[in-house]
Amino acid sequence: MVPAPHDQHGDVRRLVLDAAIAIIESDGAESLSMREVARRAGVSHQAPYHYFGDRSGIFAAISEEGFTFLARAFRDVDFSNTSPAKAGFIAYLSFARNHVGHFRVMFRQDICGVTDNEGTATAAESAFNELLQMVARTIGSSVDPKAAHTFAFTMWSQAHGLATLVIDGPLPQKLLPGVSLDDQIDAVINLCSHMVALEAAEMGLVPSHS
Amino acid sequence: MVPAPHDQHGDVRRLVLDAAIAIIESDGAESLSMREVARRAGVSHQAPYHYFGDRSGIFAAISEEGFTFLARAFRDVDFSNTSPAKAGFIAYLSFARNHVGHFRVMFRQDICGVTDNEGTATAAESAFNELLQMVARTIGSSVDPKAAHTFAFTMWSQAHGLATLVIDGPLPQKLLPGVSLDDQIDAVINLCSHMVALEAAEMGLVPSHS
DNA sequence: TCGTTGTACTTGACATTGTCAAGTTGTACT
DNA sequence: AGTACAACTTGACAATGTCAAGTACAACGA
Repeated sequence: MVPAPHDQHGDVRRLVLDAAIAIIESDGAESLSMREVARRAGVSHQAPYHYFGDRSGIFAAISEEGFTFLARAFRDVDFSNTSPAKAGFIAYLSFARNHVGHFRVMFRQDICGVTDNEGTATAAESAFNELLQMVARTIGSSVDPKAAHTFAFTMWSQAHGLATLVIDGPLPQKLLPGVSLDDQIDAVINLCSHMVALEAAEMGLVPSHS
Repeated sequence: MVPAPHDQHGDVRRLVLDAAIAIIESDGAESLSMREVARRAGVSHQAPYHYFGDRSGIFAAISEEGFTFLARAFRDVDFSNTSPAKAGFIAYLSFARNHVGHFRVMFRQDICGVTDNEGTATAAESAFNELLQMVARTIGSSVDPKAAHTFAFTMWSQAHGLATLVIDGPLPQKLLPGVSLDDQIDAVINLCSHMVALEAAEMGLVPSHS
């Protein structure tokens, strides 16, 4: 194969990464083949190894990017119109649905341990910290860390479960006739947000949204 | 290889299935190799194909068994001591943690579509119906089906998200020091159940547990 | 009793995969 | 000019999923 000249440094790395993300998005993480990635990026079958070491190295890189995106999505949430909880749920779901390739990899310790790669670990850390801040906005920052953590895990579970069931699970096949997937997701998010608000109210906290 | 005589009909099929489940439980679904399965079951590398057709056939069979187990777990729940919601959460979590091999496959449309296999589809259907009944026990059976469905998806998301984050996700690495995984799971389940109860109460329903 | 049919496997072969090893090419610095 | 290093490349190998073609044996009708 004739080595194609690339415009700038890092071009190939980005090409490889995007090819991998596209494959995962359309066929799932197991169908990711190093050689197919290389083929789509238009490079030799060993070029990906140069940048990522091995197959799990690619997953780690995608995971890192995903957590970075997620942290930013949390940070950029606009809290002016909705409750922090609802805004958080919406942000999580739209991140997951807009970055299926990343999402399918990020939470899979089996194919890409968060602890394996330093960059992935710190990116995940920062996303989790954003989540904790979101929780603080919902239940206040005066509650003890143990309760705050439990609240964070609970909201995370809700959002994550919904996203997972929508993207890889059988939820879209269980819809009532006449209810679109988008509408059903909205309804679930509304119910979740409402329950969170009730809980926060019962904890003696004033809801912080207008 | 000398063909080993087997005790009874279906022996090999079971052996193959159990070997596959064990591999998935310890190494994840992607690391499942047909030939490794055959090796562990002590048969030729083509024996699994005789029973399951191809790799995804094994996943479908595991998925079907998983949904059957889950439906039974729901059916066998003891509602006498706790609220239906909490009992459901506990049942879901203990199913997932006791059948990791099944759980890792059941909700993955990408490696084993529920619709691909008839048996899997009906097993999944029956598990979902049990879930709907559980919801009916929580919010009553008089609410309209749309709201009931939304409630079911919500509780399913909560339970599923928690299970997923615990089994394959990074949740165990985010625990506060001094809090065990089991305790944290209990705390999240208690919070979820409490929020569900608050919601049900606000909907004007008497909680049905003692 | 003989052939047929079917099930439950087996061995053999092939393209494809992940990955190790060993080039090759160009650029930057001494 | 020489050296070092990054950014790739080609080549090889064992292992994998799967197709094709056996083999062994039980059941069954003629």
